[in-house]
Amino acid sequence: MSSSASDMTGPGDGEATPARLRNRPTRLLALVALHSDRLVTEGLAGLEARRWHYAALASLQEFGPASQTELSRRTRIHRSDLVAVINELAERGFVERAPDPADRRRNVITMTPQGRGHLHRLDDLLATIEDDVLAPLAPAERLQFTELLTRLLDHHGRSCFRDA
Amino acid sequence: MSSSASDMTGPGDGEATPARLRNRPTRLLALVALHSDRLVTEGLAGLEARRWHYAALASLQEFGPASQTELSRRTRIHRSDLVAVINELAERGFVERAPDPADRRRNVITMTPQGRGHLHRLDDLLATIEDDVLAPLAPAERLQFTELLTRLLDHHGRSCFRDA
DNA sequence: CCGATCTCAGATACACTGACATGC
DNA sequence: CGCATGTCAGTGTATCTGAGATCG
Repeated sequence: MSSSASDMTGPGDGEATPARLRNRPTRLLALVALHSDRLVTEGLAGLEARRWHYAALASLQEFGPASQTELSRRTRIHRSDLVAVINELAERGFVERAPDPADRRRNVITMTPQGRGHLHRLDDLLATIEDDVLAPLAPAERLQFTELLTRLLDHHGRSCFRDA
Repeated sequence: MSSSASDMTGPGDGEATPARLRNRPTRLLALVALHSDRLVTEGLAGLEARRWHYAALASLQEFGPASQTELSRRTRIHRSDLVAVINELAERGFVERAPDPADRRRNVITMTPQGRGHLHRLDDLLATIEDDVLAPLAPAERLQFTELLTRLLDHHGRSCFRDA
């Protein structure tokens, strides 16, 4: 890249000038995530869903019914925002919101069979999108990429919020 | 958690139920990037800067003066948003915005010496933050992580926008 | 008149904050 | 009373769209 470091009129400067924008991991991460998020958001929009819908439904299937606070903890969706998400999912019959008899402050959110069907469609769609996002990586590299991301998330996840 | 896979009332269901939320690369990517972005944004705020400020200044140093459209192309900052970024940087004397004599539709954005100083501070700060973000990874893993991200960005970058 | 450039206003999604009512 | 829960309203950020103005 850097041909002659003595060119003071051009882009170069006195010090070592690495290609910052292309090598900063935080920036690479932001750009790749942006692109990935865009594909996911667009794909989900085709099924009139959003990322939060998927997170809520997937969490319900994995860990079963939960109160909204519990769901919020599991999905990283803020309590406030979860309200609207549950509203939208309940309106379409994908989840049921019922008061908890044991603690009437709480609602118990339960996924319906229609919700399972919807989640299944979302899962298929996301698998396709994932395949597109990771297209340039070989299978072993995809695994390693995922593993590295998991390690990063685990490390930082424990410091700011609880496990997902 | 999942004790017996034959429990139909709990989280399990008929099909294979991998831990979707924890294994979807797109979600891992989004969460890790969210955390990274948060650290970067908070760090930069301490110097009254934003990520776009850094991107604009770094691009100016790497590739030299440019019109706003050209800068927009290089930094991925939308033309509309770049206006405010340049306003803020120019207000503090970090860049100069001058009409291009050759084409008076354009402005030529040039980094000032103060801009270089500011960029240098931002660079130091970002190096520290990067080190924090990648803390759980060994040096070789950091390189590989960056390399994988670069490959992903290159692959998708060519399809939607030009090289940075 | 068409097109590129810059600028501004608005829209959307995500994430967070604060306040409030209710029930434990 | 304090505390947890769900709800609502509002803030801020990042990104994109669309319209207008100017210049080539």
